[in-house]
Amino acid sequence: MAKAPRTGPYICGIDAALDVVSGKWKGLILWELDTHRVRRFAELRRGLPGVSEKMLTQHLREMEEDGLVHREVYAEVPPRVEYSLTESGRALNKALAPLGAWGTERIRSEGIETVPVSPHG
Amino acid sequence: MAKAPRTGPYICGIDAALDVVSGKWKGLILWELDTHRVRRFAELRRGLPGVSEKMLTQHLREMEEDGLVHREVYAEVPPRVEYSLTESGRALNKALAPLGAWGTERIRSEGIETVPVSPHG
DNA sequence: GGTCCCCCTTACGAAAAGGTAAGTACCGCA
DNA sequence: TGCGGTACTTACCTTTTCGTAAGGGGGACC
Repeated sequence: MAKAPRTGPYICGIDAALDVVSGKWKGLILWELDTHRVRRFAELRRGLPGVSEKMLTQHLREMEEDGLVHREVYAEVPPRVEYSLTESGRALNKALAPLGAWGTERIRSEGIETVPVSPHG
Repeated sequence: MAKAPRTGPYICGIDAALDVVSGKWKGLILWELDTHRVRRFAELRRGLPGVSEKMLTQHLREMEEDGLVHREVYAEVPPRVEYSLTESGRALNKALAPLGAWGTERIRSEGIETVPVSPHG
């Protein structure tokens, strides 16, 4: 339950960046938040097929501590919490784009199975 | 000991790419092989401070199965094994470059600890 | 003869990551 | 009264990952 904001020490930038995005759902969370700008907890949940509530909160908290995600709580009833990307999170997503393209090409050329759930497959 | 060449199913390209690079040393291995073109086992070992032989072979085998790394064995005594990147591995490394820049900037601005070991910090 | 180097492999165990299931507190709807 | 929806938290367990230690089958060096 990594609570310290990333300990390091790191050897190079890739090292540091991978540390921040590794986590079963973090790439997808970044993607969801980037395409939708703002998402509520249950929306993210529905957007990530198979994620448990525990993992989603856990990952969101870590990403908040890492300064990637902004969490806005509205004191309403029923509760409303909105998640969005910070400046740093958006920059990370831009940096992730070529990697995504590489992965897409790999999926295509290798004929790897995909899960056609979100519209941005 | 992931032996199947990546099961998937994946939701998007980032998902697939992160699956291939996640592993404690894979980012560094990619980096080492990219900067040096060709490296022997013991050279890689010395280049990755703290890696165990087991983890290094394990990661190299997985990356070989994933088509990122080429392994050339010379039937000599003492044995000589040379590792290099495949076309796909080089493409991955190119795709990783912006991520590395993001991480470097993050390290710089956050004042995160680093390990100054390799000359390409 | 002893020790080092090469490139691994295997067995064992700890630690981290992830999954399951239930509980919390409050509200709207029928 | 009971169910569903909101956004979690907690406890417990399994799976995966990582590390440690040892061995192995040859040379080469001293």
